[in-house]
Amino acid sequence: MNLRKQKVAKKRKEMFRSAAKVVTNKGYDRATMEDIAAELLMTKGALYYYFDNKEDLIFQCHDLILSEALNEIEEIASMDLSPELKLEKAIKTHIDYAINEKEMFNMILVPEHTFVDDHLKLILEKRKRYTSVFDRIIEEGINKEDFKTSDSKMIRMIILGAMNWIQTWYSPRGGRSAEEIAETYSDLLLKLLS
Amino acid sequence: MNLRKQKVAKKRKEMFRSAAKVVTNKGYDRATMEDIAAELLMTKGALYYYFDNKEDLIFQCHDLILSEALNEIEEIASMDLSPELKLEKAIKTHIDYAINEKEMFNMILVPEHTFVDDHLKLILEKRKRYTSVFDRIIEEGINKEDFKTSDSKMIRMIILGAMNWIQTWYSPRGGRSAEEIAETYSDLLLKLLS
Amino acid sequence: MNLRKQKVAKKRKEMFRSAAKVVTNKGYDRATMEDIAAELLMTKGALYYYFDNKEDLIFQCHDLILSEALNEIEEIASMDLSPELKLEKAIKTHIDYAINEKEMFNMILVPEHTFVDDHLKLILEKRKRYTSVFDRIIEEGINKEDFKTSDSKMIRMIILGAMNWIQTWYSPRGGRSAEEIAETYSDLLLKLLS
Amino acid sequence: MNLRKQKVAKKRKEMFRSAAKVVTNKGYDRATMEDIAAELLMTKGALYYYFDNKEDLIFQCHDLILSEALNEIEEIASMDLSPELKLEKAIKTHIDYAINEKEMFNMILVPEHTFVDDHLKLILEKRKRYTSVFDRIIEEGINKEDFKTSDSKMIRMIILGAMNWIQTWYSPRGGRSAEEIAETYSDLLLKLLS
DNA sequence: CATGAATGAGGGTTCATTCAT
DNA sequence: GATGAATGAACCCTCATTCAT
Repeated sequence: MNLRKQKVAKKRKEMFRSAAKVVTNKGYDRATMEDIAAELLMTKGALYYYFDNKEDLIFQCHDLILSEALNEIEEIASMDLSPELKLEKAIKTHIDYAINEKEMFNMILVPEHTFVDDHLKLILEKRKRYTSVFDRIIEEGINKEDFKTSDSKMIRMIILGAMNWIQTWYSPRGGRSAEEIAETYSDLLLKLLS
Repeated sequence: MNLRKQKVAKKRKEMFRSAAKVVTNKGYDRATMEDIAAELLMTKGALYYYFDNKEDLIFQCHDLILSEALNEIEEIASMDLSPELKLEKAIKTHIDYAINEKEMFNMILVPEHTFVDDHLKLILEKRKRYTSVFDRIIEEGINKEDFKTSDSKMIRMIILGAMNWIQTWYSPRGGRSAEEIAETYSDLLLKLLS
Repeated sequence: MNLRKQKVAKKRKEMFRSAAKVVTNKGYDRATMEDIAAELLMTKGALYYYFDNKEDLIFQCHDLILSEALNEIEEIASMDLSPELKLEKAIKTHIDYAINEKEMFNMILVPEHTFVDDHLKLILEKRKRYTSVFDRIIEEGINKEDFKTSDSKMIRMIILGAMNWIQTWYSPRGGRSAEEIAETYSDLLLKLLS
Repeated sequence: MNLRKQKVAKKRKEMFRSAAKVVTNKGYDRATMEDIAAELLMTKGALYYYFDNKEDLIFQCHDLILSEALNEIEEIASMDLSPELKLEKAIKTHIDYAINEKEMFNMILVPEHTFVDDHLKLILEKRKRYTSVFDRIIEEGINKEDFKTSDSKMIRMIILGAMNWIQTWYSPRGGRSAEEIAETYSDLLLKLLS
């Protein structure tokens, strides 16, 4: 049934969100399957119908958000825009995730403390693909002489570091909206390339 | 005995280092007291001779490195230098910690996942003092019209975020020395203020 | 399910009995959760499905037997009987518990060695209610001039002390049945009031 | 050295008293060697110079008080007095211990929760000797037809139970002095034999 | 599909005991 | 004689996981 599959897919997304919420609040190890189930008004046992085990649940969760973000960022990279505009768009998209998907985003920041072996490897590869998109955009700008820098990796790491830090201090009740922050950051960070 | 006290103090530092190492590698929750003890060629029980419990051990560890860094950074802020030079020095010092005290540094990045209640409060207060030193230097530069920016907090957060991210990618076997990185970062980050 | 609840209630009673047995034999501190679980042919972990922790298990156990005995004794006090007959009945009931619920009874004798704070307070309050029933009966007898004594509290404490000591020496293989003992005790103890 | 031995003996008595104090307050299992040492302003290790181990310490403590009480009670039994006066004296002596050596006394009430095997056997034998002194006095009274009862054991157990219960409620800040209590108890308990 | 119940492995912590100094 | 330090066994408790119903 297509309808059924859609329903299941929707349910899984709900589960991801709840899982992310709990994991972000408590950390992976302190978040129990019971906590996650309770957030979903389910019993612990029911989760095992949908997922093999805790790591599997969180891994899929992790993978989903990463894949989504990767898609968006790759789409931006392939647009017919100037490197500067691409980078601006990429920065704003990243910050949008950092703020508006705070829970998911927060959860994936340090995968080394959650996963080992294969899962970790898969996650790290996808992250590498993600960061390499930024590298490509920056190098494109360097080639076109839009950007002036001798060290694209360093710049990329500054940019990502600065953005990933946002979720440690951002609060919706703070004085700045997500858009303002994205605007300010992209303005400032692009300065690094001029 | 003063000699005895010195010995104990030295031993405690060793313990801090080992604890930080294990916690950084595995995360607070996965690092067992046994792991930490093994790293020190001790038994688990011996740790409890020196510390009340796991949280106490890690908290003291946490507090030590934070206090040290705070002292250094405050000393820089009180020097008789131009804001630009102060900021440069502060950035280089911070990066020096991030790289050369990687284990300690890494451990303290997200205290929310380790501590709760009083310990967390104490840590967060000290962190606030740390970040406010950066704010002061930046504002000093703005007042002297050495720096051009309308939003010192934002700049500070970009700077700290960029620096704190270093430990996620730095490796001593990478192509760049700690000094090079510090140099590059301070050059680039100061651009944000020009 | 009402049926399920009944089952659970029954199981809990079983657990109380086993817990009391082990605690009486070994004392609270030496009785391990594993001991109690083994007595029930369960694993340790299963106990934690029903009770929050060891103290909780023993407290509930404690509270149950105390409440039951209190109910019986209060019922006797409210009967339409002479104080003498009431006291006789109360004594016999108490001794019946002391002997036939030896394990439960024994466990609750010195709550100070088991509980602290709130739990202890609750237990002590209920015990006070229990002893005050005896006081009421005795005072009723004094008022009706059935009993001759100037110090009802002292009498009550002698009576309770004498009865509570039974479980230190009673053995089902001894020469006296529970009924004989109860008979003898009530005869003798009532002498104190004549 | 006789002087030295005396000193040591005195020290040991001090230790017994401290140990009894701690054990009475916390119970045998909750009283740690450290607690006892702290009470004596010693370190834990030093206790092991005087005693083989915890059980040994408490056993000796136990044995001392029991032997003392036994001596006193046996002396009374061998006096040239009427059984009635002997029993009165014995009761008063026992109550004096119960109240004025509350800590020691309390500790020895339920040896089954402290000792096992040989130590327990020794204690129980000495207790048997103690109770048999009461039996002897009562039987003497029966033979001389001073006392009227058919069941001396039962009487003895009532008497001892009543007296041993005193320490659960006695407080120096209560309204009755030790002497008053002893007086009242001996009056009342002797009634059981008339 | 979902639940209640149970398991078992593992971690934090305590503490009697030992021992070099 | 005494101390600081260390050990190791045992205990309470948690929780991912399983499974009968």
